[in-house]
Amino acid sequence: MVRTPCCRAELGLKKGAWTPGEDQKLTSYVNRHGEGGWRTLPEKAGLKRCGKSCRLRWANYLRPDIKRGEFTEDEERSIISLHALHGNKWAAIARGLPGRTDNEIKNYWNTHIKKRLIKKGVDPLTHKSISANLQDIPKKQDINQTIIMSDDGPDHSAKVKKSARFLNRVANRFGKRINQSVLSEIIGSGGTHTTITTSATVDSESDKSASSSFAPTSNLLMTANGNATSSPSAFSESSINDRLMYWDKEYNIEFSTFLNDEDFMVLEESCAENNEFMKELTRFLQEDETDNIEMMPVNEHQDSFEDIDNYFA
DNA sequence: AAACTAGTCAACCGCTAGTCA
DNA sequence: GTGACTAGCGGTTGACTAGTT
Repeated sequence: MVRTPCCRAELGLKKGAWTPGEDQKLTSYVNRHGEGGWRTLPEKAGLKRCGKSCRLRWANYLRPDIKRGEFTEDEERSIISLHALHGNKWAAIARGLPGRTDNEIKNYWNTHIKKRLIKKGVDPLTHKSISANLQDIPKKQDINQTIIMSDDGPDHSAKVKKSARFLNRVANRFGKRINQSVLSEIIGSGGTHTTITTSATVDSESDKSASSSFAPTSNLLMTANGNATSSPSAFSESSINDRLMYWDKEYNIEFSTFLNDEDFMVLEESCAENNEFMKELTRFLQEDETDNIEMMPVNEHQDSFEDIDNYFA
């Protein structure tokens, strides 16, 4: 199917900034006939604009219920908390702020809030603090597997590399399918002496998109701060709270089920999918056992697979 | 005063989902 | 089931402005 372009230059349609006269025509037409029928509206209203342009002008500027001017502190707080919940879903955020448009909020986020959060040491994508390690992310040619270690010697280094390789496999396999922060939290932290930064190969395109998008990527970064319990758990009343799904006994690396409130919301939206994800992750871990990494699959652990199913059901 | 730079934001573009004939 | 069309969304662009050199 070949789609006819919305705004064809050869039709003499105007682009760029709207004049007061055009605004007047559009406003009076919509006031008389109501919103909708944007495709035919320009002709009926006597405008040399495409319908899409008219809809946008109305929605973002001319609508009478639009609140203009500076964002208040309350509004800013709302944007931040809604962004933590929805990510870059500007329309969803705008629904929580009457009188503000998605475009306005998006611009305000990109020009004000984002910078302020970075200044405060908060990652605007994940809303978590930016650790010193993350500020020092290696160049892409070096990040396929990078291990930042404490001075525990070469033996420990080799052990950690094995686990990092495993984590890297998980990242490669699952990173594109679920929210990155969710995946990071599911897999959890490393041992108390080890900080692992592991990633799937990142090409230039995903580099670019990662800078402006909350979308899941195959680039998984895990920082082991040895303080997994600092993550607020949305499952505090759950009987399986604080349990470990996997435990790399030899290297004392834990793969935990800690989730924070935001992640819980994400999971809540797609429980079935995540249930499947957990099953697949378990199979994947079992396969990995053949690589001599001592893992305890969930169905052999004291936490039964059923528990995990119930968890996400 | 002129040139340059950085910030802001309205508008555009490409894409997708939903609806209807 | 298919194609045409509409509405809406998120990312990007570019014109404008203010500040700096």
